Amino acid sequence: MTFSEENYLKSIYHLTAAADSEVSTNAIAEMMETKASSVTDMLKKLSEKDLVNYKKYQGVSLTENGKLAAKMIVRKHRLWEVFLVEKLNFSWDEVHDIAEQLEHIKSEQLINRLDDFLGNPTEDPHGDPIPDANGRIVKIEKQLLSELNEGQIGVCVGVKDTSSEFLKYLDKQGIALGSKIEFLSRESFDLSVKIKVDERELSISNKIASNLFVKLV
Amino acid sequence: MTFSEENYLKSIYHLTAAADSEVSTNAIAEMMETKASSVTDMLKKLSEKDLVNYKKYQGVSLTENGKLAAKMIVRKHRLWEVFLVEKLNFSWDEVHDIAEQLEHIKSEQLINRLDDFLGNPTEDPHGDPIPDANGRIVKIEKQLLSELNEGQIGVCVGVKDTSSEFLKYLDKQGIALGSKIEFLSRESFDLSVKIKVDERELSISNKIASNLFVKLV
DNA sequence: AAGGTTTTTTTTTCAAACCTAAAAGAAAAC
DNA sequence: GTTTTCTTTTAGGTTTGAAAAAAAAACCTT
Repeated sequence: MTFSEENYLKSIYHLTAAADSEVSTNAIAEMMETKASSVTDMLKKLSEKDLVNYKKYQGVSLTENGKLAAKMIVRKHRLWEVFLVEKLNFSWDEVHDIAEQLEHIKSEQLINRLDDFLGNPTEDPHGDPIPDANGRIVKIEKQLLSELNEGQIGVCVGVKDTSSEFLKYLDKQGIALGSKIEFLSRESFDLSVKIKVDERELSISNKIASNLFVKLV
Repeated sequence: MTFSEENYLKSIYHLTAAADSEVSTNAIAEMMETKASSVTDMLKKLSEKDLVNYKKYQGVSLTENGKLAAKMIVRKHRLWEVFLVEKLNFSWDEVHDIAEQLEHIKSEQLINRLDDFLGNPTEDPHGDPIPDANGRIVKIEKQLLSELNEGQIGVCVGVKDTSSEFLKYLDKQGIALGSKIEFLSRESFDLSVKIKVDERELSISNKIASNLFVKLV
């Protein structure tokens, strides 16, 4: 499997993960920053390898094979991220590009031993779940901070946007995985939200609140 | 830099490392298992990037740039090998292929942090020296077991052949880095050598003895 | 059925790596 | 010092992988 094939699989996986529905050629093209015609080419290739269910004009979905392959790539990506953060002291905003390379290393043994070495973590540094060697994923109960009601209290368990800019912003505000966040009030004018993080009161925009996952306590 | 370019650099480095001389197109072709004409193509490319000194029909050598680049690849390869053996419990005969992939990951920060994480090792699991971040190499005093005289005693500090077959043979015979080896006698008929390894007497062929590095004690 | 959108097909392009065959150069043998 | 042999380069072509522009086809909505 080439890097490109793996990247397509990964994109299709992420696009269909939420809804488990079909995804359009255009949607893939947009995510991969390429042209729809290129996507069609690749879909044919992936279809021949029985990695996607592809019917012309109907969108695509992953086959069981494809889903498993995609999960293994995600598994590798997230395990390497844990390694980079836990063992090599990278911060959570620095690991994506390196993991993007490491996820293509081919060795099942390597990744399973890495998994054990890291203590079989179930989540990566951004709170995303890590599929196990069989592709099983333990989902955690979580919701967006923006969906809380006034007075509710949660613990930060993940981020939706994993861009370096967003993560650095969170660092600056002292918000990290595990932070206790109390939803104080919502400003109806701009939908910004007042929260209390570890005894400090903060006001954050709706955009920020819509990219933070919390678990109610 | 492409994978292929990196692999050529590495090959030229290994071919010239011992003698620090020029290396022929054919020698590279043989090592890379390709045709001489393909090598010529690549040499032109590398020459344009100022990585090799290339004059037609005269053989090639690495420029300072090229030498540094090659050393950085070797550095990565050997550091990853240490990681695989020390942290992930691979044995020394299993690590080559995986390290061959990992050596192409591009991130200086990654490799320097890995270096620190591993405690800045100076040798890989086969006893080969690991260049530091500046390309400096600490050579160790060593000689082939086959060059010893009767009665001399050494400690195994490396292997010349790093093939899986050879390494497995050594495992079977209980010979590892650090083993104390006494040169007992040489059989003139087939040049085989009687040795004593940690109290056990063994007879090994000249081929074996010519692939084991020892340091006199 | 028309018009607009999306998707696919077809044809090109591009780049990297490699190959074969033939020519050129260097080295060795005579 | 010529001839032969070996090595290396050149020239031209193939393969593979990825991508794209333009045109055609299919689909959707009204």
